[in-house]
Amino acid sequence: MTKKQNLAVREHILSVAQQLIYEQGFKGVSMENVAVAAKIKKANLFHYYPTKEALALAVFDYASDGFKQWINSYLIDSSDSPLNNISQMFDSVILSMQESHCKLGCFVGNLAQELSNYNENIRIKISNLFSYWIEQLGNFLALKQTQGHFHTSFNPNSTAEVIISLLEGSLLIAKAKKDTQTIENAKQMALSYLKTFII
Amino acid sequence: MTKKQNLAVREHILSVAQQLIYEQGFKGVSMENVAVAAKIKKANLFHYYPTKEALALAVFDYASDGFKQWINSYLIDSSDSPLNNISQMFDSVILSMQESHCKLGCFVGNLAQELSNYNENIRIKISNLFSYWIEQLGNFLALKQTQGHFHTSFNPNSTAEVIISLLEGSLLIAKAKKDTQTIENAKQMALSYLKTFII
DNA sequence: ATAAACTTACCAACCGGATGGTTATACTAT
DNA sequence: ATAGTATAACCATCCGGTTGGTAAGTTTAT
Repeated sequence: MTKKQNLAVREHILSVAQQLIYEQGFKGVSMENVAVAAKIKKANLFHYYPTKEALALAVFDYASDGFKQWINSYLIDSSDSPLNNISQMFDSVILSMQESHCKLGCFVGNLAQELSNYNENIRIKISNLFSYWIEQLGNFLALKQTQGHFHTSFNPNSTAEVIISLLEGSLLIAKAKKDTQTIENAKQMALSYLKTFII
Repeated sequence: MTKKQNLAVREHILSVAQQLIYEQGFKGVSMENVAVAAKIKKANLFHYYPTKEALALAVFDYASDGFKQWINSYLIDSSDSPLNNISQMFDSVILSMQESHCKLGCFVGNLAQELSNYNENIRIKISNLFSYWIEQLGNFLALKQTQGHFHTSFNPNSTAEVIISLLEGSLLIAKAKKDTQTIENAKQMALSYLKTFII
């Protein structure tokens, strides 16, 4: 009954495809590129993922999981100032940008720009992932409000959204300028903005 | 006479190509697409712009001119609060996003994401245009500092950069969510941040 | 237990269409 | 006459996707 499938190969394909799409965009990567990088034959790739869209959707889900873990790893409740969490989130982005020589940026942000307007299925997934990020960060800020770190004079979700906008926008400019200083500036603004609500 | 006509055709091509690239991205538009939309033959298009890259560079310069005008139209020195200028800049973006049903976004931002990492010539042009934008907005903020609207406790250029990051990031998320509320939130943050420096 | 039947994994060769780009040739205004 | 403009036809390459077939692993019937 249970049809055993080669999950290891599927995951290998997703991992390779994610990296390529991350580097060169969805339209910049062909199925042949993926097959070669994954060291399988193209027809075999089509055996696992019958269309390029199917692969893209699978890659996005695969990347989403990792991304959600990354998000939550910076939203751990502790006795430290909540500003530390935000600060560390920005630092993590700055570090990964430096490691890639400002080439990669944000996987979700990249696809949002390229595909929001091209494939509705992926657009919805991207939108949901942004919503998840906003919600998780919003919940964290709300928690810190109830714990008395912040005044109740700001809306946690709007604030979360705005911090994420700032991060994504600074990533975009950093990519164009090939300089992470922009992200550093964004971090300072986010912290300084949040400080105005700190008790 | 012939030279004038020549320029008219070139400009027509640039205008058409800009619109297509704006809507579908550089990689999403073929030379054939441009030729058909401009109602000329493909070989004729190649006569005017010998490579796709040459066309892209020309389109970018063409769009840059319009973009710079747009920038400066919101940085007019007046007796009003400088917050009005920023507010109107965001409103203009919100309006144009609504008009395009959240499809277009920012021409520079779109290309920055797609091409920063693909074509170094264009990346430099994009980087310069961002720098121009930051500098113009920075100069405006600096002027308002010397006019006594702001404390001298912030760096005009960093602040300008951060406002632009916020705008670009919120545009990205608005595009994915197909909802301009994100830009509205970003505007409120930018204004509320600037208010902390208002005298 | 084992052979047949079925499912999954793999692969070389191929297909139609699109792409960026070219060539050869003709028209047209000075 | 000739330089600039226009156009049809063409080309090599790449793209997403298919075909037809083999090998390997599982399930089922005897």
